[in-house]
Amino acid sequence: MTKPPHSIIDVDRVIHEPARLLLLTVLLLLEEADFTYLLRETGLTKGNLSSHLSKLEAAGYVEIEKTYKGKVPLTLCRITEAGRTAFEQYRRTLDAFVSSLPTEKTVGED
Amino acid sequence: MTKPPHSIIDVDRVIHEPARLLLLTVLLLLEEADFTYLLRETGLTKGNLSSHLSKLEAAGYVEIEKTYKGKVPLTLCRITEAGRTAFEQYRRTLDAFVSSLPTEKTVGED
DNA sequence: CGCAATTAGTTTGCAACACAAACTAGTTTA
DNA sequence: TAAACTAGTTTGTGTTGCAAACTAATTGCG
Repeated sequence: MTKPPHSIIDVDRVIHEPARLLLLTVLLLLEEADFTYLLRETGLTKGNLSSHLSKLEAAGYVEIEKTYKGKVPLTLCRITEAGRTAFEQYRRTLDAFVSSLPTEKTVGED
Repeated sequence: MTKPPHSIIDVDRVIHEPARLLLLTVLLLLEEADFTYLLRETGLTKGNLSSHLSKLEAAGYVEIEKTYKGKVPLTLCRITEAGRTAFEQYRRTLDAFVSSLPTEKTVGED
């Protein structure tokens, strides 16, 4: 197993992508969210939201349920257990990496 | 300005790439390192190290000096002030993001 | 000497990716 | 019934990250 600074190399790229990182963070807090909500919440375009969700679904990190609200399509998204686990692993890697960094110099004070 | 979870979207992609993140971390600690050292230290292939260094150089985050050690080529790499600044900015964004995450549930305890 | 092997890197080829724009399907409004 | 809106997918394109191939010079070694 690689140690803190180096372990960053093997980080899960599906999660590391900023748009998906944000999506997973939102889903982690909400349990369930629909497409339109995620659209507003993340600021992604519809196209990008769609493809990032597909990617997360393909990885098994979210499940997507297509239903209707009345006559209007409603796409519901939920994080899966695998998604939760992968996210926690990612977070641990990131935490370890950040912790391994030299302490930041205070700006302007010497 | 975007707040913690969302600011991750605008993170500096040059730095966000794991291989470059590791490279910058090494250079931050060492001030100067040669190609062969970075090769061993990061575990990257020569081709990838070369192109990641070029990318960092193009961004103005490292300077690369090609010299000789006796008759053998020696490529020296140093992080620039811009690189240091960009890295600190990146670290702040990452710190804020990590801090904004809900606290991790302890595994196996209910 | 001559030639294989090593060192130090760069270039090339390619599949995957992120993003925006265009498109589709259906619904509501006028 | 046509225009406009909603909800989402597909397509097109430039960029990327990686590995493999290549270059150029130096160093064994018989």
